[in-house]
Amino acid sequence: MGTIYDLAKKTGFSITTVSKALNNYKDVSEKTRAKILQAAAEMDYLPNAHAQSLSTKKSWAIGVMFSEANEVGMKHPFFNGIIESFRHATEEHGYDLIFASRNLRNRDMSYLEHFKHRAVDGIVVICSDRMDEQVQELMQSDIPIVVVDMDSANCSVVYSDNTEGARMAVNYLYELGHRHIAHIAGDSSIDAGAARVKGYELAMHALDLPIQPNHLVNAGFFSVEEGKQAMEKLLQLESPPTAVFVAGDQMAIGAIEAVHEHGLRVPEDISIIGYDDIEMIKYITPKLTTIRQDTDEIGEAAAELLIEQMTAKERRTERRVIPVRLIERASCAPVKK
Amino acid sequence: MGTIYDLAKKTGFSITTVSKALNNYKDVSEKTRAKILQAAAEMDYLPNAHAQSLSTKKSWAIGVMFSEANEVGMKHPFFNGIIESFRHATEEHGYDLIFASRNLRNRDMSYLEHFKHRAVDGIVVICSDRMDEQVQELMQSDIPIVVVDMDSANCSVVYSDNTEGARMAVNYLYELGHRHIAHIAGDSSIDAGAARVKGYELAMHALDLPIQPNHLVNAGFFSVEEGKQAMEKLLQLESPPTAVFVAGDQMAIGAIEAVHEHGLRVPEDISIIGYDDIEMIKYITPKLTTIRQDTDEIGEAAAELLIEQMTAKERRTERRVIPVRLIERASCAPVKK
DNA sequence: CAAATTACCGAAAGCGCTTTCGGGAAGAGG
DNA sequence: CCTCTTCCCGAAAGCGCTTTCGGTAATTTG
Repeated sequence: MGTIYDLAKKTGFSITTVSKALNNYKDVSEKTRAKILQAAAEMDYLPNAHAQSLSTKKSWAIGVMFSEANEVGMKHPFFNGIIESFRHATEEHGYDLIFASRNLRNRDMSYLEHFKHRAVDGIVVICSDRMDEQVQELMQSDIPIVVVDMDSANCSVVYSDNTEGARMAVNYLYELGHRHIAHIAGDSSIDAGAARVKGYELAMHALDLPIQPNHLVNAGFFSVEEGKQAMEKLLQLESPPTAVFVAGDQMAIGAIEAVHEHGLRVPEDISIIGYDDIEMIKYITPKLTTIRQDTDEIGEAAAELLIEQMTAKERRTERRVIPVRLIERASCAPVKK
Repeated sequence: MGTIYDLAKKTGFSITTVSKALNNYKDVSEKTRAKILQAAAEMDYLPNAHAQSLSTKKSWAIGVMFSEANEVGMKHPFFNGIIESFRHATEEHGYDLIFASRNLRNRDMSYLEHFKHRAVDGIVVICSDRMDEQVQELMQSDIPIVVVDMDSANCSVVYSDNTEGARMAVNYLYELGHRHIAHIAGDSSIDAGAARVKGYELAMHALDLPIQPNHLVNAGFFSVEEGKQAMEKLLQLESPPTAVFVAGDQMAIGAIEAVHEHGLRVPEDISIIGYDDIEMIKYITPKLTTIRQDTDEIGEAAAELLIEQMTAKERRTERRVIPVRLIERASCAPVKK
């Protein structure tokens, strides 16, 4: 491959001139630039990124901290859509993504430390656990950062309009004639969970519908199993709801399972609406009606907010709320008389 | 954060000694090492990875080339399990993963070029398209590499035992009494697709079952839609099969849809067995019986093969075939009399 | 034609770290 | 007491690149 020195020797110019030619400085004549570029092509020269970063203090790398909960990582059916879109968006600007290990040659260190070590230009955190110490540490650092699916006053964030989404879900069920609408909620320690609860409450209130305390059940951390258990609680009630808004698609899948196991049908006996619009719900029975979060747009927005900071080389804090939309499929029906 | 120079100044030793203390050289006394380490902790010093790489010619980074087909990327339901496991395994050895863009400051370049530019220690390619030029280029380079889900004579590879898996599927259906077993296949340009066809043929032959030509249908590139279309062809036949082995779970989902749309039932009217065991098939109706590929083990094996090469700093070529296993669920039943 | 620009190029320092090699001090051996 | 090791430490070169600052040669200006 060769270095800039080889190129200098080969062309007879100094390394200074070579470097300048390569970087489009204007104080090098067209003729010599051409020679140098051609020589570079011939020996297929590539600049060494480490040397460049060392000297320019810019690494063209973005550190990503990804949800570690439940060992899912990149298998997370919602987050992986976001990171994919984020990747595309940043790629176009020439940035690479680096997934850091928290292990530096046997000494373990935090994400922040690792990112500093790698001298990334910015950080994206896609993770819903705001209590995570590592996340906190990242948010308090002075490296450009964007946080997805979480709110925060002192760094740039992007998330979808969760309260509005919850509202849409409730209103939709209302229009189908439902008056006993339950909510299987995500834990309030997670922003998205809390916001959807709030949206549910607001909507119910606006519709003048009372919220029965046992119709609002916390199902924890969005897993299928937790959704199933929550639904079982609802089904055991004396006056079970006729419809339920579930705060996540995976939980909704569990909920449907529970309904089926009780010998009831969705949506004939009970309507269910989910949240997220993950891939698989198009293939379950019945196809799940849900509130879609636009992962593409979330990823792009996150990229935009981060790139802005990285080029300005300063931390900023902007909030971007992405609209959601109801996807009507087959898991909701008009209430039975 | 500070550099090694600051540490030297602070402790009064030379940068040489500081560096040695940090790197556990034995020609520095315990006393001075302790002083230096403490000072480092106080100013929470972190070595600059770029400087280190520049000087040691080791970057502790692995370049990953991920399937780009169909714009799925990290959303790929099978590959993302592999990369996740690979990530865990390499992390423990101190390596970071870097997802390279093919765009270097507006000049676009190949993956190989980008990886050379970044001076990665090794490369993992998780991609099933062996005809991809970029993949070819990577395989021919001299950087340590491991390829997943593809075979090759001149670089380390890991994939699951596809022919054996196909065989297991066919035998299973046979034991259920089926004699008219069709195969919805993946394209032969993809190794996994070809191997499964081969396994299907071998098994049929061993069982003395004739293969009706129109019972072997190429469904292309493993999508739901293609699986659906393939199944429709089978259903239109004069003598449709009683069971079908589908080369991928997503295609199997499509196949089931087709069956349902024809007013038939799975498995009562027709048995279907898939391949992969992706997450979602536990939640569809009926739950899909399938051949499970062990993504955890594939990822770990890939990590192992790559790390070996990287520490030896030389390319090697080893093949690792991971066993598969039949997961019995609800989409297959004994043949109707 | 002298003076003032302009165009082009290179020396050198610096980015933060590793590693070879040599040298002084202290201890061991005779 | 002298020599030979052993133990610690530091000078310096090098990794590959960028960028400032001058300096010459060519060109323009009056």
